Amino acid sequence: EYRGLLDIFAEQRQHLAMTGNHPKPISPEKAAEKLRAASLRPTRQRIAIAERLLDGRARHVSAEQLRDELVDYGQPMALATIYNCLHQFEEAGLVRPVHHAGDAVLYDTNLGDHHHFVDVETGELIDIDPGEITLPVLPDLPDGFEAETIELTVRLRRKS
Amino acid sequence: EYRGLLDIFAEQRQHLAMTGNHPKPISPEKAAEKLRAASLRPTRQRIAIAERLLDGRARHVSAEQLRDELVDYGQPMALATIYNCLHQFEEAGLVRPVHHAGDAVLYDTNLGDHHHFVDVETGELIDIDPGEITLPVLPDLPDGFEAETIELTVRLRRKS
DNA sequence: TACTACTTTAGAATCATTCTAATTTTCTTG
DNA sequence: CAAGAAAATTAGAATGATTCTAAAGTAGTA
Repeated sequence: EYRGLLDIFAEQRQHLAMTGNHPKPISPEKAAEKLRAASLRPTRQRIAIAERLLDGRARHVSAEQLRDELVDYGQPMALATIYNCLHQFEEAGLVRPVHHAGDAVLYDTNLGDHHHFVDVETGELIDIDPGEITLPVLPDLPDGFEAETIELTVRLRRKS
Repeated sequence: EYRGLLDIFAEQRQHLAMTGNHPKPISPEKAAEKLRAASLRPTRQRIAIAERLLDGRARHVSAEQLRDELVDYGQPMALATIYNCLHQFEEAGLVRPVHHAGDAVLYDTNLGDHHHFVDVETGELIDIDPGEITLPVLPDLPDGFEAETIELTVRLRRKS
């Protein structure tokens, strides 16, 4: 049977989850507070999204995945709203987009320095713990520019 | 006036171009030969594309850019053909896709180890010379997978 | 030359994402 | 608490890159 990246790293993630740094899901009240702190009006929709995405877990979700999750949670909303919110969250620095995977952009709730494995076949994406990797020395940047993000992506393919 | 990455690095590239390793554009005959070597039938369309992309220059082109270029060159062809060919070239290891920029996938004719600057605003993409960068030490890969590509992407934004 | 498999192609279809214009909600102020 | 202005949400249309389809053309081969 096929074991994807997510399976293979399930234990590892579980381990990480137990070593702390993984707060419980937040309440609507805390979600609203985070939104206010980010100068975003705490609307019903934004609160619902914040509850799921800003609970401290490191995740990668696409807009569509998030919509399904919100439906399951009893908080369906327009896909356009989800896109709007994700963009606002992004501008507020609450999530960051990862453009590497397949077709859809994934939003990463892990804001710390880290990099990614990508399963080329499935588009699945797994964080590489920053401690596991030696950061490269960067080349000179072109004048007038500053580095916004530095991403290392290791694309993986299952051995044949 | 706005100076994009391409402007800023124009001299640098020119310098690189003069330091060798930049063969002249290839003839249709040589293009056909490269195609045969890659087990691809040397059709008119594939030859035209190979002439432009396999001339040794390091480039990043989207399907649409390539189409425009082919029109200018007097070899217009269906966009579907261009996509087909790019995929075949990719499988044959003649080009490699870069998924980092904006919406469209760019095909990179530089097959050597190297990394990219991306101008976040324009999607422009510039090679980082491999000599300029210290390659990171990679973390353990998940079992059953092998690394296909390792890409470092430095996203740049112009200073405000 | 004739055949068979591979290619090209125009246009339709798809998929993620963005836009539009109208409706609803929030926050403030009276 | 009522009322209005500004901000958000929404359904559905629009966009843009890419893929698919099925029909017509071309290449290598016997």
